[in-house]
Amino acid sequence: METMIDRKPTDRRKQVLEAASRSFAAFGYKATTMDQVAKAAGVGKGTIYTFFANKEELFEQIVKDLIAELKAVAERTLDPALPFSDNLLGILQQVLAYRDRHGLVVKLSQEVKEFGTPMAKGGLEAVERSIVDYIAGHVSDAIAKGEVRRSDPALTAYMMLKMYLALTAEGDHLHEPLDAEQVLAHFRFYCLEGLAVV
Amino acid sequence: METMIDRKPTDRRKQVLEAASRSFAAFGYKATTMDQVAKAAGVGKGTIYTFFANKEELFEQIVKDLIAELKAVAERTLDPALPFSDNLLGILQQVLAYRDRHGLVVKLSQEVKEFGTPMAKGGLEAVERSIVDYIAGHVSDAIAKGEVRRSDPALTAYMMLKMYLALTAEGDHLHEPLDAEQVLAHFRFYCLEGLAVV
Amino acid sequence: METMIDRKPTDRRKQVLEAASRSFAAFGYKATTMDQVAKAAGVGKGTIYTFFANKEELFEQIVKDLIAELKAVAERTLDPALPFSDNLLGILQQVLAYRDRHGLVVKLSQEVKEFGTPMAKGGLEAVERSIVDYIAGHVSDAIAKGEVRRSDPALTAYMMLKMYLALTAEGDHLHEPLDAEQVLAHFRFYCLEGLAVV
Amino acid sequence: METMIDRKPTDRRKQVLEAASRSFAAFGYKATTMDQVAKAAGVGKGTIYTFFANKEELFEQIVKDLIAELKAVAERTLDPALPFSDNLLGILQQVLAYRDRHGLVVKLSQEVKEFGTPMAKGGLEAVERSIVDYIAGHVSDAIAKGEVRRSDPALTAYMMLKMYLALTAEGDHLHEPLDAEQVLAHFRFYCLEGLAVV
DNA sequence: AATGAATGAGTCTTCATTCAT
DNA sequence: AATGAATGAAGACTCATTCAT
Repeated sequence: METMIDRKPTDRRKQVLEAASRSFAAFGYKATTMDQVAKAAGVGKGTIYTFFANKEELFEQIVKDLIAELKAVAERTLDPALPFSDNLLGILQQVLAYRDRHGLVVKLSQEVKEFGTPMAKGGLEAVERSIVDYIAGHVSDAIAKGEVRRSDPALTAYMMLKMYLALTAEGDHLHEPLDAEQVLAHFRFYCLEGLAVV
Repeated sequence: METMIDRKPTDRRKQVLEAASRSFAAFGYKATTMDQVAKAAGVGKGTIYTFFANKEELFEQIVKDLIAELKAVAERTLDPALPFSDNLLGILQQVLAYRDRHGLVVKLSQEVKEFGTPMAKGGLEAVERSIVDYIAGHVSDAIAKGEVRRSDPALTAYMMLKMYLALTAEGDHLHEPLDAEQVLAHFRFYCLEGLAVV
Repeated sequence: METMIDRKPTDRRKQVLEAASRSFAAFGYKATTMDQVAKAAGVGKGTIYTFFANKEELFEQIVKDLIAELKAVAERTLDPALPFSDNLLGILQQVLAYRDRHGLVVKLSQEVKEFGTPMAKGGLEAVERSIVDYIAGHVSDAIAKGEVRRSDPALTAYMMLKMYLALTAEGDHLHEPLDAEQVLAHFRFYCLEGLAVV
Repeated sequence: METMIDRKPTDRRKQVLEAASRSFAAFGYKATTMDQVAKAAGVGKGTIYTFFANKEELFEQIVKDLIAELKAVAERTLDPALPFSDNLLGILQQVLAYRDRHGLVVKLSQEVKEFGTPMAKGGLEAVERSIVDYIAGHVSDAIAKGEVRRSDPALTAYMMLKMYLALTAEGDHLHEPLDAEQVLAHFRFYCLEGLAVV
């Protein structure tokens, strides 16, 4: 009688993660209820708690997975033979392909300082810090190679992330959603070239 | 004997606004409880409701005040005789002076997309939209005068705001807090000049 | 400078009683707020508390006054020379003239069992009991004189009150509001004559 | 070991309805707190909300059930072959059998006009209107058949209900509680025969 | 004496978490 | 192992009452 549905047992964990990911992205952390997640995942509410001790842990797992995935994408794309800006834009291009899947989560993690005490203050910044550290390493190299102007690599990496997030943000209706190509072009314009007339 | 406390009776509304402002900035909208605000303001819970019909209205008032204040600062500082970048940096400089008072709120309003149905959908974006519109107008002028490179004024204004907020953000411990002078210098560097070696 | 309003100081207590009376009748006990009463009476909220220790006491006073007023009306109208049914209808006629002023309160006192523990359980029934006792006395006499059929005077009095209240009730939209004359006619029909075909 | 408690899981909804019914009858709508109901029903407060969206809906359900039950009783008892007064008294007799179970609720619905805006204005009168309409239909027939004196059927039905409620009321300690037989006898006396000596 | 701003106990309602099945 | 009915702590909001002016 289980044959009718016939899901491999290990499916359930992934289903939960994906449903939760979508919910967090769409409604935010607090506004997402465990009922919602269970319903969306097509599992019982109790099932979630067999995988994750609580809501917070579920959220953290999503964030952790995201970091790993982003790193993997970056590593896969990076070509040491190419100049920094090519690599940077190349990676952005790859990441943008995933935008539908986790772009919103990136945005969420950026936007949500919205957490009670339980959700450890800096906990969320794990994502950003991890990304920034990663980029900063490459910025350092690029500076050393004279490929970009001299600057604080950490701060520059941070500004890059913010600009990327600003351009890809779909939530605020402050600007039209940009397609991948536009994001790349504008990123190059604002981040690399600058506004000043030469 | 009253001299120790000695608050003008009309203080209370302001006390509430300031305590709420701090709380919203520190914990976000949802995570801020009215009890908290009352305690922080040193007033009874009911007192808040004599001034504001509900939590949402309290929040909106803070946002509204902020917009007004920012506009006032900008108008006061703007000198049509000066070139765009000077005005831009001048205004930033002025606004930065207020950072302690409401910088956090700016950040909050940017970060909190975290609202259920009650908090009118785009309602919060009022702040950003208002600021962006304002800047966009001046960007337009600057482009017309050839003071900056040709670009979509709205998008450029939006990116400027995001960069400014990124640099002044104190919440994320992703970079050391910068003092006013540093913010200005970095803003010039990242926003106007760009990273690319010339 | 007080001359502009120029109310005799003793006015205030009566103003409060009347405003409260109207409010209780219109909205019920719980749904009537002290703010409402104060506003309607044109006095400060605190003023109410100089006359009445609390909301309950205010209500009780209204009830007490009402009883007294009803008794006075009855006494004034009663003519021992007339037969019972004439007196009964005569008194009803008098009381009906006051309907605008306190008819609603009578109804309220009947309808509102709606009281927390504070409002002593049977406390409200004071009105009804007082009225019933009064009528019962006269029913007794009437029975003794053979003017009405033999019955339990208390129960008959009680039923009379209920019928009267049912006919004068304006709150339920179960029947069209009846004018004084109609009330009298119907009271005679239902209470004295009965439905049965003879 | 479970035998002592041994409740079928589905019991809970009914437990809540019954506890609420008792509480509403005893204390009224406003004075009944959800905590009280939960405690009285022996369930958690949240449990109530799994069955009823809110307090108002809980109340409405009780009222609705009551109407349905009363109608069912009436239909079951009605015998078109019998004269009106027999049917009327027969139905009363049946309804009286229910008195112990929810007679108080009937009374409540009659007494509580005590509702702010939330509780839909005439919403509560649904019970009475429903009952009155039902009786009125039968009164019409009875008049047509010459079984009772000519009168406005709606008003007569309304008066009958009020008299019935007055006689069965247990809340007011204005008269001794009557047993079923007494209620019937008195109803016949006051409603059908009238007080006047023939 | 009169006021009304201030108060906080008490309400309804939500939702993360548990546990019997 | 999976479930979802049950729970109660916590939050927004109301309003009778107090008290400084």
